[in-house]
Amino acid sequence: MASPLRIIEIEKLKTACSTCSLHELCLPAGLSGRDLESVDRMIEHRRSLKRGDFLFRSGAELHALYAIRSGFMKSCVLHEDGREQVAGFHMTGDLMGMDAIGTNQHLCDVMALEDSEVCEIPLIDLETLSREIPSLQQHFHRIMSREIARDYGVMLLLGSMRAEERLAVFLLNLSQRFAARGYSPEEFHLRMTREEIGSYLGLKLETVSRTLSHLQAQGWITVQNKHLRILKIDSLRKLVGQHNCRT
Amino acid sequence: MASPLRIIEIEKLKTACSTCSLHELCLPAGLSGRDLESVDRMIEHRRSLKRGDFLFRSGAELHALYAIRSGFMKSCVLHEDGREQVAGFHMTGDLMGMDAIGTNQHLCDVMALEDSEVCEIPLIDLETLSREIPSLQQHFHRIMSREIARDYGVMLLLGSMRAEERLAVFLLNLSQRFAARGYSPEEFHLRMTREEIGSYLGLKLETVSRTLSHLQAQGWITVQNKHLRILKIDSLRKLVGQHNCRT
DNA sequence: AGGCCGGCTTGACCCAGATCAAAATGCGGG
DNA sequence: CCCGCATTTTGATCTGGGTCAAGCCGGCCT
Repeated sequence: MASPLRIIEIEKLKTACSTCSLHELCLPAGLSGRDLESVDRMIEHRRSLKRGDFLFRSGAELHALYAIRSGFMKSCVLHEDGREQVAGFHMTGDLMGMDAIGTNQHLCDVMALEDSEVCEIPLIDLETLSREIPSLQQHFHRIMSREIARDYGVMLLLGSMRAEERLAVFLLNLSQRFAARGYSPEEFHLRMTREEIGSYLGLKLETVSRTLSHLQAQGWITVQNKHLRILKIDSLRKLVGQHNCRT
Repeated sequence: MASPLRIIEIEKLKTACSTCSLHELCLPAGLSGRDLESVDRMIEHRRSLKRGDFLFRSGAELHALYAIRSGFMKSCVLHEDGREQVAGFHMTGDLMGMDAIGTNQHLCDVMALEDSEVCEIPLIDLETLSREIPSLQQHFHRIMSREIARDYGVMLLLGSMRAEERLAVFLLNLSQRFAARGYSPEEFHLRMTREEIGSYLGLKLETVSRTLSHLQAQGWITVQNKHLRILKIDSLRKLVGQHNCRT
């Protein structure tokens, strides 16, 4: 093959997990040395997405799993009649596409909410490699399991919390995830619209807006457009822990 | 070890996947011959549960995954304040406990809704064996993935469907799962209370009762206590496909 | 610099489903 | 077979959040 080697090298370097600041958060967490290099080799492509681009659409065949290297994305489940429900927001280090392994078809749309880059992880390679590297295997299982656990949390939220609690849970969750990535837990940028928040939380956008205003009136947060600051994180936490709501 | 060999043999026989009528539905689906025997050996114990018994409680350490050999169970996520949300109903062949792999702690309670038997699958052994048997590995990943996919469906239901649709989805899902197990898809026994149905669907028990009555008045189903019969499955399906509801 | 357009806020009103209440039914245990 | 309790049904009323509507804001394009 007379391919331009140097370019390939550069491409590899750019996508190398071993030089990626996320590798403790992402799939190769806990690996090092030769194992980390093996994971490196598995990731052949990186994809850049502009805001509004789809990473994949519902119904598309599963080619690979995707890890977010930078950016912010949402996934939406579609109802046949056109209704859509945001199933999750994804940030740096998150792994996406696991819902498709069962059927080999994606069952949600994933869209970039800001310019993003993702690493493509061919499922075949991941499965082969995790047969060789037990700690990779374990970690992959843990990631899938955590997705299930997260989903249970969302069910609890959608099934039995009132609007204010839902918002509080949502903000606390974002805060905690930003913190885990080294950003401020009390001040951040909401990358999604009120409508997308509402869809995720099972509320209308007007309710999201009203509820944010109300939390602000309490002095617990400030919101200005997409800029959010948490002033009293304990009050938010207390709100969530309370059973002031439909039993 | 001077252990009573014969009893162990009998025990093994009883739990053997190779003689279990479920093995096409359960974890060893698609395996045969030596591989199936390997899975057999992995399952050391079977546990019997009476109605009302817990298989495990939230917070308990993960010992094993569990496959239902017979019976019917529910899993509940708990909110710190005591609220609980039914996260799923499980029947023959279903695998449970996957939510705990991430943290090594169960995060839901699983309770038998009728006398049940489960096969214990030590996670360690499953991981070891799936390194050796690629098709087992693949199948395990597919099972976890399908759990994620199921959860997305529940989110869609909880986030954007009206009461009548939720019930219809619920009944159609049960129907389809009974059919897959060789039971009648149009006539079955509801093993859970109205309250448990309500909790799963994000509704109050009164609403469940009223909505069932209403579906009956339409002539689409009959309900008498826990005995349910679907009369017009197409009408139910149409109901679900419709967008007569909160956008 | 101005205008447009998508996103956000706020108000007024409404309704699906929650809540409260009471009666009916079924079922397990003695 | 009967008692007592849990579950279910049904009715009446209430309310959180949905719906509709109007106006506002801010960023982007020309």
